[in-house]
Amino acid sequence: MKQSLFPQHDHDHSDCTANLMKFADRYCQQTGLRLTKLRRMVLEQVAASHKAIGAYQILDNLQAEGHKLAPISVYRSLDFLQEAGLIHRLESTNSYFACQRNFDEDLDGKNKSLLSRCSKVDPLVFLICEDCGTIGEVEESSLVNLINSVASANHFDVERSQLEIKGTCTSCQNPSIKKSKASS
Amino acid sequence: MKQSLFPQHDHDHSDCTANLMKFADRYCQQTGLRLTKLRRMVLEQVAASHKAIGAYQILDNLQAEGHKLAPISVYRSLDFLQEAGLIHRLESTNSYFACQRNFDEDLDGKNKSLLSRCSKVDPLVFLICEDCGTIGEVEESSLVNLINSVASANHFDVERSQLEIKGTCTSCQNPSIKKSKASS
DNA sequence: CTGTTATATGGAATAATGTAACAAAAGTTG
DNA sequence: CAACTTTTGTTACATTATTCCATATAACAG
Repeated sequence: MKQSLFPQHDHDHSDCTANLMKFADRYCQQTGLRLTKLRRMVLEQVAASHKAIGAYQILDNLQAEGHKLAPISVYRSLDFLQEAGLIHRLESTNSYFACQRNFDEDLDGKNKSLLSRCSKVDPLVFLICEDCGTIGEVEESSLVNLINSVASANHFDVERSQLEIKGTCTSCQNPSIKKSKASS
Repeated sequence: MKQSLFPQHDHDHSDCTANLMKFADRYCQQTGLRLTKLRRMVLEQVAASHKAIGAYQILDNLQAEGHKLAPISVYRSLDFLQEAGLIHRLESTNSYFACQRNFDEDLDGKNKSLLSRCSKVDPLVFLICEDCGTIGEVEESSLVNLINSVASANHFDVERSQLEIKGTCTSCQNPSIKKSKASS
């Protein structure tokens, strides 16, 4: 049984990171994508929380770890990771966060639907807490119908879409549970 | 009877501009908002087409008209216009376009629902043609249900949302009709 | 109308975000 | 190894947006 898709402040995030990295390694190996050292480091930065992180914050963090890097390198890695479907970009804040879907399920199944996930046309919904910065990601299949309906009514040929919803997450509605503020 | 909400390449845009400016004047007068000379000039730039325009393009255009302006002035006007609901911001391209809803209806009615339009919580859908840059804006009431459903399932308190759909508009699917490319 | 306050704009500098162009290094393949 | 493709490094620069402080204009009370 699953709890809310929206990550809680007090969850054990090391699991999330470990699962994501494990998945990324396997996913890239199976698809022939090259998760290089640089790309993996960038992914680790993005996966470090459920908040969105900016390219220059990633740059700063990696430089602080002693790596000599230019902005363009970070952007290139982010492009790769986004293309691979491992991370998403929040358009409204120029920042990136790790894809949160399916990891639990996929990890122990052999590789069911492994190659078909994280498609660009997935009807993704991002719930963005403006208080703590945490992001919840939901794949909402009914959104497809809505999009197709609007598009066909206007003879529009859809390539991709993104629904960003801003507001306040549960934990931030209950300030007693709150632990950390958005820091972007 | 109305044709497609998505603006066609061959429509008479002077009507759109005139209607929008007329509406803006009346709307601001009625609501007490101050549509100053600067703000009006910026709005005219944004309303000059159904494509999204960037802040620095507006700046260039106005400077070319002989106005001495700094970026910050344009941004301040854009903020005002957005707050007023007269323009929208495309998050994915850092650009702005004029709100396209309701003008025809409102202009000849006395002022029905004039003060309640362009609310931040309107379930707006933006159809963005990646070929010509034209933007179609639709208010899709069924989106409210979807958003509320996703939000309540995750105990999320919604403040506002935006759905950006990218693809190709009718005219650009029929290249024979095509007139101008996106220039952003 | 005058002084007071709030609101709007001007002006300079700079911050934050993102990319171009080309060279070097590392991986892939025959 | 040699030729090729892909990735990364390096430098410079382009684009987008904001901070800070001064000035100007509008709104309003007395």
